[in-house]
Amino acid sequence: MTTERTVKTPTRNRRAEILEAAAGLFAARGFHGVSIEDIGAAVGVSGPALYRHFSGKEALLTEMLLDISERLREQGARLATTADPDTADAALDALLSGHIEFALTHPALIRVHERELDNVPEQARRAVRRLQRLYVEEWVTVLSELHPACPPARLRAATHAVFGLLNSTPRSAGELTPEAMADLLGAMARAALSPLGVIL
Amino acid sequence: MTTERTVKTPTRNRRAEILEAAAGLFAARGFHGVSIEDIGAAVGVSGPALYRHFSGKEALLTEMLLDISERLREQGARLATTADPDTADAALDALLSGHIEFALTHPALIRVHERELDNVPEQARRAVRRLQRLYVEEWVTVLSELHPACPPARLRAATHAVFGLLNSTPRSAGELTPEAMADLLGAMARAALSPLGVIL
DNA sequence: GGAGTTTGTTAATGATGATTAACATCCGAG
DNA sequence: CTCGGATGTTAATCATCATTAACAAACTCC
Repeated sequence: MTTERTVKTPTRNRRAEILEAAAGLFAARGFHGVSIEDIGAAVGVSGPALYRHFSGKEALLTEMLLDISERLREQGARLATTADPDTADAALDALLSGHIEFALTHPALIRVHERELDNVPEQARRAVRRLQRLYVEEWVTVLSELHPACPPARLRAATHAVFGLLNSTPRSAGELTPEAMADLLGAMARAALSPLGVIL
Repeated sequence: MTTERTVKTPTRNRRAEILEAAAGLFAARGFHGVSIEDIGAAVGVSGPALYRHFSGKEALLTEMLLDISERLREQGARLATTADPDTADAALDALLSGHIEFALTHPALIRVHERELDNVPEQARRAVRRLQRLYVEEWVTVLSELHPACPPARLRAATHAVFGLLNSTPRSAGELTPEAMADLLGAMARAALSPLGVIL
């Protein structure tokens, strides 16, 4: 019965609404192709109202990218936790399904994450890159258990290639059902990683 | 010994220079992130000089995208000309090597091609999309000979996924030599396409 | 050796757009 | 009530461009 919160909920909602709308717009037209007005309009308020929630347009993008990279990294760390070679295969499956699920559920976020890193201020860019690197390293760790003979540089390049494959979702949207697409991407990605054991 | 050309060469060179410089800048910072001044500076002339060669910034991007799509489509048509199922496998190899060669040689063009279609005026956008579609269809035709049981929608999605894999080049630059990267991408892409025969 | 075309240059011009100011509303707490 | 904070609104600011004007050098061809 003492004084409690009722205040913060609306703010949180607005912020989330704005981030979501902005993600869609950034994905469709690119960071510089979207104005503050556009974003405001997309959530039904107009223009400078955004400054009540974010310190600026760059800050908005920064938060978006940090959130995406952090979610992927967290998910990666959670799913890859399998220092056991016996289950490395299961860990890879988990990483794959997790990434596919994310990509199919949030195509706009994937697109923004791939395209807009350059528009973020230096310091945050480093943070995002660090999170991305950590996520990649989760994959590389699992892959190196499956393919001990393969040099890490090759595993890293292969991981990026698989991300490119999985992240193609936003470009080939619509033709297949999400389930069919998930199956297809999973099968292709697994197959794509199999030749890693082959000697150069 | 009669009057001949000496006029057009410099113009052509300038245009090409500008297109190349602009491609690099667009790839690095995005269409809206690059100013006419930037592009001019990159070729050693300043600003509005570009209007002697292009009618505007959009026209420049338009020409760039049309050129890329047309080169890919032409290359696709040339390499896939193999209505013969016996050699469909060779045709796929040719398409793969051709695309990989292009992606490794022109990472900036690949990046621009993937990112900036939205910034082109409607009419040209349709033309670019048409060329892209034709290129994809070359792949789908070859793939459908290799996997007759696979529905076209699935083949199209798979093609986009392979493009995503191959076009990951600009993101994972540096770690591997171009040859090693080409081999890796080729092996991964071929493997990725093999599960297409599998029933759903 | 000079008229005309090609390329450039440096000042406008005009929009667009991010950010800030100044001024309302709404709502919960005391 | 009514004060204060949270949210919005609209009307400045202030920059940053793309694009155009007006003017110059260079080079071609006669």
